Amino acid sequence: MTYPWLDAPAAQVADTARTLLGWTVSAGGVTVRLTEVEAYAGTGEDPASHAHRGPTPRNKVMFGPAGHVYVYFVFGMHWCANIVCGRDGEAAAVLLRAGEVVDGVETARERRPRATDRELARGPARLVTALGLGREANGTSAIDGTGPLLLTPPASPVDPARIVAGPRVGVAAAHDLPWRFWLADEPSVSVYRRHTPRRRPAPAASVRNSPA
DNA sequence: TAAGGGATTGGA
DNA sequence: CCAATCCCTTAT
Repeated sequence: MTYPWLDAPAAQVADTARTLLGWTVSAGGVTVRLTEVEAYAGTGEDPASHAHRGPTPRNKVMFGPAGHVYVYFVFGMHWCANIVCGRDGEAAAVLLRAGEVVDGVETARERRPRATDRELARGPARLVTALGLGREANGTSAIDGTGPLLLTPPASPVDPARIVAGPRVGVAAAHDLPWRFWLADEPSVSVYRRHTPRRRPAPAASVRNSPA
């Protein structure tokens, strides 16, 4: 299976992200209908993108074929998943930010026991947890059935009038770029949070107390 | 080799 | 609001 719009030039990754709304992703016995996504461009085009400064061991999957899964690890504990977009060699990707669990709800509840149903996949790391994914999904295909994740077209197309755009969540750069897309009136869409700069650790006492 | 910081989340 | 927690990136 292949979807031409996934392979569209990286410059159109925002359109690709919008197209993904309403599609479902299935893994580990759970199916999620995507209600919120974010677009990230490739090298040199988007300071918030992991691929901004060129290929590295972490982001190399982004430079590979469209339709593959780019999984990354953040804050020492969370995994998040993207669908790679663009032509081969380009490095655009769409972050799967949130969705509604439409099948396998009981399995998702087991994976996130403390979550209410609307919060099972409300957030990129929550979504990955609900699907039972992790590092092993990195670099696998989401469109040919060979990997743990399978991307499937929506039963009924999304009404474009329901798509809302705004700034991406938690990014330190390119605040002004409205590359987060979500469906209006969906309870599974996550709450906007601005990037919070990390507090510096307190200076060592020996340094702080040394005479000036 | 060391240090800084992060496309987040859950709990005060 | 803040801590958790570790991997990757960048700079010595």
